[in-house]
Amino acid sequence: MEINTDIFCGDASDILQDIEENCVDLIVTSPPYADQRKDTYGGIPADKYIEWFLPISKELLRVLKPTGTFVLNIKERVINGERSTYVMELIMEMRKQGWLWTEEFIWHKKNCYPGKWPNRFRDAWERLLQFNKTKQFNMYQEAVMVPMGNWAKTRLKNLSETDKIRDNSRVGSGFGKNISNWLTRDMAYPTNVLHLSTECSNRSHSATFPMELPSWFIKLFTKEFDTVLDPFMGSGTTLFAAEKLRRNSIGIDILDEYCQMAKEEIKEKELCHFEKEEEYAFANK
Amino acid sequence: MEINTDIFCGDASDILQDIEENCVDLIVTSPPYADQRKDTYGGIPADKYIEWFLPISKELLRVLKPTGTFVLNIKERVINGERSTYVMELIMEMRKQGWLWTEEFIWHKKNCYPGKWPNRFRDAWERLLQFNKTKQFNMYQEAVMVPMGNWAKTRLKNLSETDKIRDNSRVGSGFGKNISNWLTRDMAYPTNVLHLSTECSNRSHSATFPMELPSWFIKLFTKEFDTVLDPFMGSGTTLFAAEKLRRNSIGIDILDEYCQMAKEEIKEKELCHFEKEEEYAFANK
DNA sequence: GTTCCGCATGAATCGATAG
DNA sequence: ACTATCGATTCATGCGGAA
Repeated sequence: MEINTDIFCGDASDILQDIEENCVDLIVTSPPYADQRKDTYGGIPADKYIEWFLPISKELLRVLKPTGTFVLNIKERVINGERSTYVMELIMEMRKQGWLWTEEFIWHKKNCYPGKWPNRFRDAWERLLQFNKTKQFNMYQEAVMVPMGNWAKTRLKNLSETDKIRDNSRVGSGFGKNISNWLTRDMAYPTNVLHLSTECSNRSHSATFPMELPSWFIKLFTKEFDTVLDPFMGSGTTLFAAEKLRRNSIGIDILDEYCQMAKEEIKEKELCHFEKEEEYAFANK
Repeated sequence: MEINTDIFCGDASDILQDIEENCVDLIVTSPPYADQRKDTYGGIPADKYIEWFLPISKELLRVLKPTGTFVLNIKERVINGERSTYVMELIMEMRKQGWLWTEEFIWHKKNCYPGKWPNRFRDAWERLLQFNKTKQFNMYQEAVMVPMGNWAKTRLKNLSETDKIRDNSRVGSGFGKNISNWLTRDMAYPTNVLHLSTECSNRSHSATFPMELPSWFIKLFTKEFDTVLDPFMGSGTTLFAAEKLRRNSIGIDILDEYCQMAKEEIKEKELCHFEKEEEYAFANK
């Protein structure tokens, strides 16, 4: 089955109107934060942010399936010595639009921006707000289970090297039978705190968030061939993650430069996947 | 110099009125969280939480010194499938009272409450809201510095084993000159994410926050002989932390049972400190 | 082929300086 | 007085070149 990756260049609130309702399974996005990204996106002032965002979130509510989820990555900055309150106000306004504020995940950034000030420490976390249209949303918790604390130590060490190699080399599940049994027994469900690094100084694609972030939510809230939407695509991290996990995706960005870049990268990745599948088929012939 | 630990039994909004203004350097507290079940003992319903808390925060604003800080540990519950908004509303109302919302620290709980739900992961974080009366508050950042990321690996490994042994064996500072130089150079300021475990097996009372939590803020926002206030003392963790760090403290709790318990424990601890100081004086005679 | 060291690079924030 | 711009400060990460 084919995976579609569609990229549209333009303003999110315009483009979204051409997308039919109830067709998206997951929205993952990181819009420009207030007063930030002035050079690329013009920078939306904090006191205008809500009126700028609400028309977009209204369209997002329309295009999302009743079983779908909206994950919004955002963080308020310091203005005049205080944390700005626009994110909290946005949550309350979105609830008035009909969104359910289901959960707030924390992205704990391992490598946050450095600096020192007399009255403040470095900011090492961002919000990942989960909104839903209904309480009956899809969630595939097993897809993001994590190894338990001593999993590697207590279990894998007992395997002989040949066992490990043999089991890992099996095709299909990616793990041999023995290990997969242990997997289910010694895997735990994660929490609502994600501990990831930002991808810094990666010349090829300078992404706002690391690929693992959208990947995690895509695995958690969608299954294969579902549709993922990112209305502020940027360099396209969400779309690459979706493509890699065999989900259809729609990306929107106002900057033509980003759209071109994303289109070319997607083409490369698709080709790369195709080649790998060829090799794979050849090797297993 | 003597350390005072005062414990008052009664309703916080009443007791606080008898405390004179501008005399507290730090307020650290974890009030009872809102509870949707109105009939449970002491539980404040979520929709009444703000009107219950605002008279207290008003008094807290009065008793706090202009250079002081208020750290509020709180987390909104899930009500009817959604995160409740009363914490956000509380922040906005407190700002109207005159509080500055300076920062939001995250307490990432290493061992959070177990459980499994079909539509939600375990909640592993709580808010630590920092409020101030003015922008010129005291902050002693050096008191809470932490070792840098790869401190042990990248620096200490370059020392010969004999160097390490010789330097470690020196009395006094605990480190030899060389290492202590590196210490200061290889310590970094922390971030606004705290990664602590909850205290699980505390004999006398239900698991609240770990001693390190109030200790961290006491070290950060006060100096010796300053005054720390906890208007919802509970079993007295904040007061013990203050006493241990040689800060005066005031505790308030509505349950006589807790007040008695805290009073006895404080007495024990003070005695213990006294004995240690005697031993110390004797040993160094 | 490793391992190691140096280096640029960030969704930052404050305080001073300039219009 | 109030707003824009700039320099200083700071640290985890991954890349590239060197040993």
